[in-house]
Formats: sequence, C-alpha cells, structure tokens
Amino acid sequence: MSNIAKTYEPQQFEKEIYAAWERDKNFHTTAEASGEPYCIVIPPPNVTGQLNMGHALDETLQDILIRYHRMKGDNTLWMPGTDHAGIATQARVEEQLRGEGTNRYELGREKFLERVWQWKEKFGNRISYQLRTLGSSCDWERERFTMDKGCSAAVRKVFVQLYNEGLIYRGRRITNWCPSCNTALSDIEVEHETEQGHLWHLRYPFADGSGYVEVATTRPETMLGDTGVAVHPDDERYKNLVGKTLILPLVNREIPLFADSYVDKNFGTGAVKVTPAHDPNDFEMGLRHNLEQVKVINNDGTMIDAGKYTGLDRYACREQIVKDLEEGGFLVKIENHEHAVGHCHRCHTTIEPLISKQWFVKMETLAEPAIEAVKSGELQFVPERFTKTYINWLENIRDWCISRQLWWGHQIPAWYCDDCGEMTVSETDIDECPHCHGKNLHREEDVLDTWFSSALWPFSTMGWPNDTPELKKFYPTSVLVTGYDIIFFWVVRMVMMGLKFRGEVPFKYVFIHGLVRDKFGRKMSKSLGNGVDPVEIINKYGADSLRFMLVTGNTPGNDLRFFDERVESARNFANKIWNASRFLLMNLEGFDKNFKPTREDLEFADEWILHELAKTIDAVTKNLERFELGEAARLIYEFIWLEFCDYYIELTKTRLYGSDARAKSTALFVLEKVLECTLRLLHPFMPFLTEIIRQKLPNAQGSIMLAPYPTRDELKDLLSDADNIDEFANVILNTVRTIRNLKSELGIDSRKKSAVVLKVTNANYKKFLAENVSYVTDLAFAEPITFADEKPAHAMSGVVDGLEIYLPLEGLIDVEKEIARLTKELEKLRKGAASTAGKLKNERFLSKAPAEVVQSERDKLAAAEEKISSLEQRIKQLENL
RNA sequence: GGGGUUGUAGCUCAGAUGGUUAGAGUGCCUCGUUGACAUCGAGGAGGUCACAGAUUCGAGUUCUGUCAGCCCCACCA
Repeated sequence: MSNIAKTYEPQQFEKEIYAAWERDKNFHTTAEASGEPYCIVIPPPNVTGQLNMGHALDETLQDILIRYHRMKGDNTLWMPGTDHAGIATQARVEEQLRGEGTNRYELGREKFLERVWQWKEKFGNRISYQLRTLGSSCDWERERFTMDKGCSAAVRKVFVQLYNEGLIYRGRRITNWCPSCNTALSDIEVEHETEQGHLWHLRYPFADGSGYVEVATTRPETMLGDTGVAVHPDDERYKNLVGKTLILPLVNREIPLFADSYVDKNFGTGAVKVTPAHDPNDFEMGLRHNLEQVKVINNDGTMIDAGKYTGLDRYACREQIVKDLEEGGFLVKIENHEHAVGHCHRCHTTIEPLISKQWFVKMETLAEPAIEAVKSGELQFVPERFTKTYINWLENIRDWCISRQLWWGHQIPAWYCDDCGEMTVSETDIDECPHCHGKNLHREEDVLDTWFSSALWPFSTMGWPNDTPELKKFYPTSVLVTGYDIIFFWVVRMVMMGLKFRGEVPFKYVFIHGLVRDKFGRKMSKSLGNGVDPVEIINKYGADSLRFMLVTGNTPGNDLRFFDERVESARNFANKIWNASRFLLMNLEGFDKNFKPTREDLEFADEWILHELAKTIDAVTKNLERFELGEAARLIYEFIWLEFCDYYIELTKTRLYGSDARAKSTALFVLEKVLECTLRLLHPFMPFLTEIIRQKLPNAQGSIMLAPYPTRDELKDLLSDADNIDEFANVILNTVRTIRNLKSELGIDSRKKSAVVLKVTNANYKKFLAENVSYVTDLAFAEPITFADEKPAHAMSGVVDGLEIYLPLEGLIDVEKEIARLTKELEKLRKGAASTAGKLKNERFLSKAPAEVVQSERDKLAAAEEKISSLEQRIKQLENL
C-alpha cells in the first residue's frame, strides 16, 4: 500500500480512471432514477476544430456543478453534444478544398456535404476525446449533434409552425452581406469597429443649371447607385430647393432632391445622397419616397452595372471614382472622419448591405415572454447584472435573418413550384405541388442560421417533438453555464424558443463566466497565436491542476488570465495532497482498520481539526449553492494546506511515532476520517486525484463520484460541543508563531530545540496550556517549556493574548536590537489600541452600535492594554540592564 | 449617443448582508538536506484599497461625481 509514488504524476492514472468511470456507467442516468432532477445541457462546442481554453473553463464549471449534485444524491444528467456551426465549419472545409486546388462548386452540393460530414466525424470525435481528458462526466450514451436526426426533426417542426403562425416570413430586404463568406448575416453577426475614414464632400448640380447641392459621404463609390438626395424638411437652406432635379455626376442620371425627417440638419452639409440598394437607411427612405433601387455592388464586392467601373473591386472603384469626380470638378473637399464599420464576425471582411430575398423570424411577440420570464424571476442570471444586458437587448430587438446562402446546415423546408409559382413550406419532403399538383418543384437552397438549431437544444436533445420521459423529468433544466459573449446569440433565443414550444423557460439559472485571456489580458486567438491548448496543459500538469487553476482566482462573469505559473501552483497543491495521503498510507500499514475511538480518546488537536472540517464543509457547500465555485475551491485549499497539513499532521506525529497503540490508532482514525471527507469535498474540483487516493484508503468503497457529498451531520458523533475551540486553538497557534518568530530573529534554525518560558496571565488558559503544551513543543521545536510567574532576566520576549513568552538566552541577546524590536511591536499595538479606545469614547458609537459589537471592542481593548503594559515593562527591564 | 464593467501588495486576483491592526497565489529577501512533501518547511519586507465628496457611531464594502482602462449595444450620411 505504501508503494505509492513520491510525487504526484497525473499522467499515470487519469486516463485509466476515466475509462473505469465510463465503463461502470457512472455518468449515465435515466428519467426513472431516484432523486431530484438536476440537469445541464452542454453548450455544444463547434465541430470546427478543437477545444480551446474557453471550453475548458466552461466544461470545468459544469462538471463541478454536475459532480456536486450527483454526490448530493440528485438525479443528475449532463447532456453532451456538438454544434454543426454552419458558416464556420463550411469555411474550414472550403479552405481545405482550396488547398487541393478545387472548390465547393466544382464538387457540387452533395459531394461537398460528404466532405463536411467527414470533417464533422473527425473533429466531433476529437472534441469528445478532449472533453473526456478534462474529466467531464457527461452522459455519453446521450451524445447529440445539432444536425442529427432528432435535432433536425425538431428544427423542421419549429420552422413550419412558426411559418404557419406568420412568425417566419420571406422578404426582399436589405441585409448584411459578407462578400467573402458569400452569405447574408444576422445583425449580431456583424461586429462594428471604429475606423479612421474620410468624408468626401461632393457637388451635385441642378438639372436647370442653377447651381448645385453639396452632399457628404463616407462611401463615394455608392454614388453610382444614388437615386436621390435628401434634406430635412425644416432646413431653411434647402426649403425652396426641394422638388428640384439634380444631375448625378459621372452617371448623368436625373435624381430628385426631396425632404425626409430622417436627415440630420447638423451633420455635414445637411444634404444626404441616397443609395437605396446599398444602405439600410437609404433603403427605408427609398421605400418612403418611391425611389428606384439601383444595385451597383455585386455579392462578391465588385461593381456591377456600373459602366466603366463594372468589375472593379469596391475599394478600387472608390479610388477611381474620387479621381474622376475631382477631375470633373465635383469634389469639394475631403475631411478625416471616424466612423463605425461593420465586419463579418467570422472572417472580418467589411460587410456590404445588399438587397436580397431572405427569411426572417418576427421577434417581437417571441421576445415579450422572454423579458417577462426574467422580470418574474423564473429565469435568473448569475451574476445578476447580465439581466440588464439581456432585457435591454430584447426590448430593442429586430427581426432575425435566419437564411444563409450556405450548404452546410439545415436546408429550409420550402419548395417552389415552377408551374404555378406557389411556395410550400412542409415538415416532410414533398414532390408534388399542393396547389397545382405540378411535379416541377425545386427546393429552397438556403440553409438556416446555425443558431436556429442551437436555440432548440435544451429540448431537442431530450427527444422533442416526442413527449419523452426525459423531457418530463429534466425540462426545464437546472442551469445553463456559458460565457457572456453568447448571451444574444444563444441564451435569449433558447429562452424564446423554450417558452414558445414548451411553455417554460429552458433553464432556471444562467451561470455566466468570462473569457480566458492570455497572461497579458489579450483575447486568445488564432491570429495572435497566443492560444493555449488545454490538452497540452493536461499532458504536462494533469487535468485536475488545469481545472483547479481555471476555477480559482476568478469570480462569476469576470474574465481570467491564463498563466503557466498558476497551473503550476495548482499542481503543487495536488502534490501536497498526494504527499499528505502518502504519509497517512505509510503509517496506516499494519494497523487495525476497524478501530473506532471513543470521544474520550480524542485530544484537543483532533477536536480542533474536526471542528475546522465541519466549518469548511458548511462554507464550501454554501458557496457551491451560490455558484461561488472559486471561493469554495479556495476554502478547501486553505483547509487542506494550512490547517490539515501544516498543523494537524504535524500534531499527530508524536502519537504516530510513540508507543501508545491506542493513541496512535486514534490519530490514524482521525487522519483518515478527515482526509477521506476532504477528498469527497474536493472531488468535484479535482476528480481524478481524489478518486485514486480514496481508492487506496482502507474504509472507502466504490467510486468517489458516487459517494455522498460530505455534510456536517456525518461528523456529529465526533464533533465536540465546546464553544471555545477556536479560541484555544488560537492560543496554541499564536504562541507557536511567536516562538518561531523569536527564533528566526535570533537566526536560530527553526527546527532546533530551544528552551521556552511561559508566563500565563489568563486564568482560563492555564489548565489548557498545561495539558496541551506538547503541541507548542511539537510545532515550534520548543523544549523544555517551563511555566513561571517570573520573567527571566536575559530573554527574548513576545506577548500574545493571555500569556507572555520568553526565550531565555543568557548573554546571547543584543539588548539594543531587542529593545528596537519590541518598541516597533509596541507602536503597532498602541496604534490599534488607540483606534479602539477612540471608538469606545465615542458616545454615539456606544449608543448606536449593537451591544455585541461594543462588547467585542471592549474585549479587544482590554487584551491590547494587557499586552501593551507587559511590553512596556519588558522594555523598561531591558533598558535597566 | 446609451449601457455595463474594472481600478486593493511588483504581478494575477479574493474580499455576500458596512464592524479587529485589509488577505491569498506568485515574485522578492533571510534561514533550513536525515523520517509525507525542495512540486517543500520557517520567518520577513511590501498596500494612505484610483481620486473627491456624501450617508453612517463606523466605508475597501453603500450613494454621487471625477479620472483612467476594458467591453457591449446603437441606422447619423
């Protein structure tokens, strides 16, 4: 049993343990299993590539909650799966094809899709593998994919119903178009960035030769598509000119000068050139004033139907146009101008607003209940501040463009009849037009926005539209864990669809985390090359270390920085646990595993550590329930390292190495009890390490992940009901610390034994210290310790509440230095006492503060005064030497 | 133009419900090789909690404003 390696080597056991868990079906549950339902559906990673650090954080938080609830006895389900990520995945495969010197059009839709499915197999499997490496306890038997049969059926059902209810419509609209991805995008897929641009002032002459109007534009190339110039109706400068006709320079088209209140009188010249085909606002104005839509920019970003400019790229055209305008005398001036430009959030190409026929979801009626759900508290964000972001967005929502000119995705179930021209939307494939019974049908080529299927994820994964036991048991799910960056993309849409199709929110809590950044605080990205592969970190430090690092030192909703040093620190913690366990296992050898001590067998140190353990269990549980996972982890860390290892283990050594068998058995019993309990407490955070160690403990059976989460109650037979455990422990610990300090000041090796004299002033501590003085000896290497009422003449001294401590060092101390040291300490004490005394002199404090606060201030002052006077005496004594 | 968020030790961050002399990790300095652990142990230095007001007996914590950084939303050409 003691043939346990000297250092923690996670590579030796993590994979094996995970395989065993999976083999034993420890992750699996059914709707029929007992316990309160607790369910999380995974935010499905994209099959575009591999898991990144952001996923690692997301999965770790989920796994902690899942493992905690599973141990608590809940019927716990973690539903895994992946997302087809339409635009992103298609782009990756197209990139691959480009490398092979071909493209999707050459391949054709069917062959191309085969290629994407191959890609999906490869990367989907890699993601599952990576999730396993992390220790994620997903129910793999239920793994889903947004384009699998069930999810696709759900998509169809939802689409058709929304269409039939008039909530999905097809329309010719101006939409965001990415010339590189060659598809329409929704508004939130456009990222606006401030760019330094120019404002070109142009001169448009009147047809009658009576002068000109000056317009300002940031996009001169669009002037080729201008079909009007607008001014504000109240603008005095133009009042008499409205209705006149202008000649569009270079094109020589006649266009009207008209009035529209959209125009801002104070911007530029107060006159706007209007290009209905290439600007959303102009599009609206064009509709209001019946303007022609002249399309001059093509889907690929080149000019079309633009005379000599035809075929030029939009930016090359801009240059040429400006040159030509200048030559023609139409350019007035060029100003620098900062403005926001939209970019495709996938490929970062500048967006081109274009008119095309697209499919939209009407959002307003879907948004209302989603707002209500948050306001009523049915749905809660953690941290709460994201509620505001969510509501604000929903209240200003616009229709959602859901069609994409891609091949990879859910093809829209609409058919056009070439005979009668009617369109039919159908849940099942059709080969005959229901209107004219014609057979010449062709299906809508567009696919749906990826997020359309993701929006159904919480119920499509549970078998909807069938009425399954899973839906009954686990919907609504307990919590959604995700980053703040996809609240709009995903969270709101799930809520809307959940409410619409299930009549209930899809989850009760939305637990939001931040982004994982690099050590300089930059976003991890492919272009910066600063991404860190979680699997590499796991190979080096172990999954437990990575998990622990990710969950500590951050609070819900905030970003965190990734450092190797922080993983190292977590690994060191794992090593500490490893060695503490090794210590116990070595000592356990050959001992009676069934021994149970009586209450009388327990000594103070035992009572203290059990008391601390119970406090830690309470605090950890409370923080887990509040989603304060980092705080919970920190509490366990402190308990294990500072209390259990640094103090308690040291205090058991006398008994373990002594000859009293009963005392040794008692110490071993408590050591094992505390360690075993702590392992269970820690298991959600560090699943592998806790499993392997616990399996080596004699009294633990079965997998730790199925063992109960520790409670104070399970310790009740061992817990002391004394209420002064903390106080007495402090007496010991403060005394130890003071002695160590004194030794260090003197340059004495901390492990070298030194004589110590204690003058105990607090009567309550006298008996306690006399009985437990060996703790001071053991922890501070203080021996012999004698109790005295007199102070030794030559000695270093220290004062703690209730006693004075002396290191007698005949002739060894430097009196001057000692006086200086004590004086410094005295100053500190006086400062504290003065502020306390000040408070106690304040009438208003005495009358208004709660009694217990006042009392504690009094006690504090008394203790401080006692210390001060004894220090003062000590200093005086030294000065008289 | 709105909204959010951050500002605490050299660095990275904790500090529900206001109540000792503000903490951790890491880095730094001194010391330590025999029995769990150098992936360690002991000790130490280091902070007027961004700034200014307000509320309060009492503010890192609540409120207002200022400054600085980051982020999101938004149709001013």
